[in-house]
Amino acid sequence: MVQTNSIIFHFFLEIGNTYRNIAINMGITKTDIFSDNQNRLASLLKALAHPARIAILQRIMLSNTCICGNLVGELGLAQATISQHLKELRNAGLIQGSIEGASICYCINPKAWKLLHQQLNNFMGSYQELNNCC
Amino acid sequence: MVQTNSIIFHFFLEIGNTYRNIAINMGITKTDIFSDNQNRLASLLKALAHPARIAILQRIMLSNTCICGNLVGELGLAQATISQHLKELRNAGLIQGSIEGASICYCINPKAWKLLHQQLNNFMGSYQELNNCC
DNA sequence: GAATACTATCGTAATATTGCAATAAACCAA
DNA sequence: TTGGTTTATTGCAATATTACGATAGTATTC
Repeated sequence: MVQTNSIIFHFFLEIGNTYRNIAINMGITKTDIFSDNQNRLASLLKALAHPARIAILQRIMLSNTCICGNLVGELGLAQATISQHLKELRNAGLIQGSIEGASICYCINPKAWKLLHQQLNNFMGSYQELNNCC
Repeated sequence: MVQTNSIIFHFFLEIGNTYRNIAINMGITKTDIFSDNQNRLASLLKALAHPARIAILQRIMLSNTCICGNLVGELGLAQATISQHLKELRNAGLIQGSIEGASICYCINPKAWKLLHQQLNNFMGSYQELNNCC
């Protein structure tokens, strides 16, 4: 068993008649041990990694303009849920919204989209098949 | 407020002196309202969407051969955690392992990788910038 | 056989995500 | 100003994910 050199804080808790090992940061992703690029790419992919958000993005791209609100009628999700997914895409920087009267229009953020496309091509393309392998 | 046409099962629970609305499928992704392609792509992206798994894949691609076990020493994660991440990549079909003596060697699954690369290019590339938009 | 190395699995703790109703906020129209 | 439309936020319930220690299983080596 190789020992890792990460620093984790633990404490011990007596429950009944046994001690239980408790790590402070359990359940939270350890971003500090990865590079900024790895964390950023993972974060953007996480924003994409939901069928509703993929459907939303496809819908925006297909219509080729801003989308104002029609989303709620088309997907089978509650308005609150769609608003939440839009918020995640907005926070990731993948879409941007502009106020249009009573409604808000969303469209792709061109810069972020191109950058992600490049990064993905770079990542996926860094594999070249060889046959000296399993 | 537009009414969605999805079917959700609810029941009401009396707690204290108030009723609380309980949805049966709370917390679970509604895959049934999306296409297979959308669900599959989301699922694959989910497998990629963690810095540790990106790091693992980069490590495999960089070395250009199978990777047997050295991963545990290099990333700052416990062995059990890395094994869990490898399992997710395996379940997604992105990597494949072969037994090599006492250790197991992992490498990219060429077919799955190429297909995902294509699908991603297709998805990301379906956006073309226009200026009649926000 | 005993000790060592490598991996997977189980159990557990904690956080994150998903989804919805209810409500609030902001705008438009009559 | 009142009512209707659209979006965001809050609060909550339930599931999913992340991480680790402990343990078990398998192969190698002595």
